[in-house]
Amino acid sequence: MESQTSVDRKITLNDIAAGCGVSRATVSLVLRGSPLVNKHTRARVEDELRRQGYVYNRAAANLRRRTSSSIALVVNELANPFFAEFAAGVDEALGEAGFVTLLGSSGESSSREHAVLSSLIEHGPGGIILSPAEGSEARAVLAAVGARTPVVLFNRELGGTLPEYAHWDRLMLDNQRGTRLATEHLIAQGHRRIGFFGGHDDSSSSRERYAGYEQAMQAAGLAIAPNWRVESAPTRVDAARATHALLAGDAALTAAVCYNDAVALGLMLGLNQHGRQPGRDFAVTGFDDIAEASLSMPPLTTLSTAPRARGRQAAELILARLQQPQAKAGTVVAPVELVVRESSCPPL
Amino acid sequence: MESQTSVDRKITLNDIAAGCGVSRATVSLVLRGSPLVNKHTRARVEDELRRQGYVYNRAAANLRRRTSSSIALVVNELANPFFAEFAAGVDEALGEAGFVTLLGSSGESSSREHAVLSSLIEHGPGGIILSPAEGSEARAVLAAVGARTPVVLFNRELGGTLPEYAHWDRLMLDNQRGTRLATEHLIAQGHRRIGFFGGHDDSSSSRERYAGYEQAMQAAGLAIAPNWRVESAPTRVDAARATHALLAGDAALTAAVCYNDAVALGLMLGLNQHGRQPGRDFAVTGFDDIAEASLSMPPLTTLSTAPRARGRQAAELILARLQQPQAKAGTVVAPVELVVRESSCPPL
DNA sequence: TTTCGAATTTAGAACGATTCAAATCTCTTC
DNA sequence: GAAGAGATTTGAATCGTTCTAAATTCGAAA
Repeated sequence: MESQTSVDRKITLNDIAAGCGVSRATVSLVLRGSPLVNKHTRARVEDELRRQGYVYNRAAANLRRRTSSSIALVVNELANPFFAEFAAGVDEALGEAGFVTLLGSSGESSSREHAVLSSLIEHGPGGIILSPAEGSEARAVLAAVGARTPVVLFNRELGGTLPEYAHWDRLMLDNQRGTRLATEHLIAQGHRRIGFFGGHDDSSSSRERYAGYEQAMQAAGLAIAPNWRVESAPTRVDAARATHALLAGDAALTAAVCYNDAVALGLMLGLNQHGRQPGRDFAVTGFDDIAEASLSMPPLTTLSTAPRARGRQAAELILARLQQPQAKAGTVVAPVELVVRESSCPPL
Repeated sequence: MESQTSVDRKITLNDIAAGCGVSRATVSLVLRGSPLVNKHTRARVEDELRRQGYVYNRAAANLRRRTSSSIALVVNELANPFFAEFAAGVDEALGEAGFVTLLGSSGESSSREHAVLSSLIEHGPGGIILSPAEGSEARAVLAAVGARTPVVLFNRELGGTLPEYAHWDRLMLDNQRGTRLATEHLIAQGHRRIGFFGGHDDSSSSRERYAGYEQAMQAAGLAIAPNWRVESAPTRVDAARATHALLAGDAALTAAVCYNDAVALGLMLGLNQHGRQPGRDFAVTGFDDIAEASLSMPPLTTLSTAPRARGRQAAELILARLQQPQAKAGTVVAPVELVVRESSCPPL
């Protein structure tokens, strides 16, 4: 009794039904494990399913049931280890719940984000997990995804405001507390002239992280010179490029709190190129604790955000929202933890 | 003329048709830019589409047309930067072609791989890009995905053999040449006692990489002692753990060719723990050239595989296969390039 | 005014599942 | 052996599109 590996035509419920002399409806009941069908019939149908190599067509079922079994995940850049871990966590948790992940990537461009969202939404995801690109606007995102599909925002706020009827949940990191801890640590090490490096101020996470730095500086009675703030794209290369501006702005800086780890690693690269030694004559802190942070030279002091756990959490939020579409939207702030390594040396 | 943001019911072709007094068929033609419809009618329909905030239901269209607009991507571990870059490349290229990526992750377990494939296939992807887990068998994968969905294998071969009718393309790295180059480089540096570290021999890539090492050693007239080969899972942690076995096997080894960068980084960690200094008294090479390779201490000599470009290439292969389902299956071997950094020091 | 062909539009049957209400089958029980 | 109650099974409509074949409209030529 060889199994039928029909290369030509797709096997449907009709084939199975015909194959064992029951109705399509019965086969459907068997598939979904309904207690209604007779034990004996069930066995016969299951044999036939196996014999013909049936595969369930979830799209057809979703169409009829007006449900969805997918969730879209849109991140800025998958190659950033922070987002890679996050995505891995999302996918893991969604998979366990029987959902599949539709992937999209915005490359930090709000126009690409719009295009990606518009395309993904046509595939009818049950919900969307979105880590907004820099400068992404609430109205634009709403226009792309419509009001029917729930959204969980991760990591950043959108610009502008959302109409009331859009119940969008948020999963944010405790950005401000994070950079405050990092700054306090640097101050405790003896630094006084501390810059804030990288990120763009049109992203909310960047503003929040700056606020934490500012708060710690103020609390310690330290004034911040305007040129201690240098922006850059949140990538290693652009941070390395921008290093010059930081050093040129005030050559007497002894430390910098960085927007994230990618930026911090770029800054360390840039410092080396300028003949400075990060971890010896210049202290650096990051944000995210990506895997590379512990391997860099010197190992990077940073804030651990457990991105994989955050991914799982985002998945759980969107799944919960699917259960309770009308529940009030909530914001979860995930804690961060300071991980002290050697890049945050005391001043010489 | 405010736009209708109907939160309650999904807008369908019928709504649009009714809204501007044409038939459903006409609206469908407009949507797909058919030249059949009258200019004037088209404009009227397009206005109505906008006004009602219509979103296309690709699932329904795919059902009717018996087509698919998604490709499944199954990797071992998304958090591995090599695969993250690969996935980013795949998603990029698929997106440009109007396809969406269905993500799946096997965690190097062939049973999870089977489960993930079985689940993904129900969503009806047009094709599958699979980077097999260690020990994954051709028959098992075929059973999960069936013979109707084309597959592109990346990076590793499957165990066992595939029936003829399954036209599966392959995208492989030039593994053997890669480790041969690395080994030759170490020999040129003056090393004679060189081990091969990490990976499991039930993965084809591991066997091929070992073969390249063996080939170079033989060509140089160097015998290989059996305990110069130590296996480990292809992860940093397991490699660090296995370091002991390598050093205990032969304390006089002066260099090791590693299965991949993750393993090499783990080995460097392990060496440090054993009081050895990678890049000074022990030479190490990796494979993949992940972003961390250039940042590790010391920077890692490795083989660049351009994973993002490989991702794009895999996407192109599967898209080409969709055009030509009956074409003969092919194997593409992507070149690799030796990147010499400081971890491959000469012997002391 | 008729007629013919080209240009437009449309009715209705798919696609592969689910779902209800209704039909049928099987037992008990009287 | 008929009735009634469960237990099973099923026909037909439906989800939101596409597509074929046929219907309709239109304008120009006869």
